[in-house]
Amino acid sequence: MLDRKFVRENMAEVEQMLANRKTKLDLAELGRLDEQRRELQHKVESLRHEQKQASEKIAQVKKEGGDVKAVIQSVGVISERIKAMEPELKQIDEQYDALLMVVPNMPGPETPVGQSEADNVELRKWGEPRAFDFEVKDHVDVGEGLDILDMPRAAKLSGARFTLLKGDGARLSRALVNFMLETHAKNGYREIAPPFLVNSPTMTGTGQLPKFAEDLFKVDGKDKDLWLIPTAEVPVTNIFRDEILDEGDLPKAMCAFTPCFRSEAGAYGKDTRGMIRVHQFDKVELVWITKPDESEAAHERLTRDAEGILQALNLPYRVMDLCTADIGFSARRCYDLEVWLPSQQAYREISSCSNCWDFQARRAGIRYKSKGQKGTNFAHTLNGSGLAVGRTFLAILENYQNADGTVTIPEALRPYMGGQETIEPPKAEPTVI
RNA sequence: GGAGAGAUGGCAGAGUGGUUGAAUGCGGCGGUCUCGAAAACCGUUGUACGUUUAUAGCGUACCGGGGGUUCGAAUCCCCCUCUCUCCGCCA
Repeated sequence: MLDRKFVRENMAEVEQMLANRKTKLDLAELGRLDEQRRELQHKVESLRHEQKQASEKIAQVKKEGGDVKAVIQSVGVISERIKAMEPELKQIDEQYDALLMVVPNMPGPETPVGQSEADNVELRKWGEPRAFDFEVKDHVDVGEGLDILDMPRAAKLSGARFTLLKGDGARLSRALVNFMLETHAKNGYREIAPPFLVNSPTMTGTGQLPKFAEDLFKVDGKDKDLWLIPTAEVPVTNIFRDEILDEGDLPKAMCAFTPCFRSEAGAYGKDTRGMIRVHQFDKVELVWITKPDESEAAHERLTRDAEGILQALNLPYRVMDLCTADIGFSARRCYDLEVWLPSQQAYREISSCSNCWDFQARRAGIRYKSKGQKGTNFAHTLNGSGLAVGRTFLAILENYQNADGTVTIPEALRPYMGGQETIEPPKAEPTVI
């Protein structure tokens, strides 16, 4: 959420931002409502002031044993007027808030202005894509060949866009999670195990609601409605919702492993094969809460920490600086990490590292207080995948596949796989007796 | 699921419907004292919105959340949420 005052005083800038983001919105209406709201609020408040003073007088006169009938009657008129105005004020207030809540964040001056994802800027590239001397298979063929990935049965269980990992596949996925969490812990991140179902205020705090409800899965309970998290960013960032932190408590660096649930509405026909785009995937997320003057450094740090995982796994990738047309709703600046996929001969997103500035903090009421300073400040929030486990898994199957159909396990993961070095087709099932 | 208790400022804890943004204690901050510290003593101590050049003043709101009664609600009524205790169920 943008600051009301900022919007009021910088309409042209906000207008330009919306154009850069290719977002259409009725800003004039927002301005009108804001003006109406202030005008009406002023009227109501001065009436309340009158009423308050008269009420105090009643108390005083009554105490002295005087007759208060006439005064009460005259105050009653004021009260009636206030009551008549209140619903309108409330309505305007709600309308204004509803509009402000769907205004995206202002990209920073460093964020490239662009027309589409084609205008994203490559910042750096790491690793050399491997030269294969055989025909590469995609992760589905590799995984199903080893019987560690079973898309048809996933579809039987749940439908399209679900995965079923088996044997060493499930194990490799678990090893990835452990490897990532252990690495981040070493780098100073505090591990969080949050709820996977959250309420609406939580979804609103990070910006998923109200605008992107159709991207989410909702759980209709008997007496409570909850949403499945699309990323751990949601519960972890909201840990400090409506709290005033001490300056000394910042920055906070947290990591969390969770499954993520996304409806992928509007992605029909996109990445339909395999586990690239699915309704449920695992992810290890990095979240920072910082003071304003720390967030840019934290953004670089967070991105490097995510890159560290790819480097440790020796997966080639590049870092993209997302342009205004491609950057997320809550982000001021965003770096995407894209991993090399041999089957597609392309780099594909595996992490998205965003500096949300004070945008989420304002929505969620995440503030901090400095010593000797009056008032509070909004913190800055950042998040990034470190990494998407499903996509890391498939990147390993593709980049580490061998001509005989087996997959070499990256060295960094071997300690988490009992020293195992390759994934081979399963041996015979154990006998019962 | 059944029965009961509760939710007040950073914490603890008062609060007969009328100068209550809210006693008191602790904590925090500033000061006196001290070579320094502790103790003691004195002072101070929330958030948001509006107005304003102003983190000054002034105004309004906020005692879990939302409605209602009233000239006036932390205090009375209704609904919701959460916490705690006991019973039942359960990984």
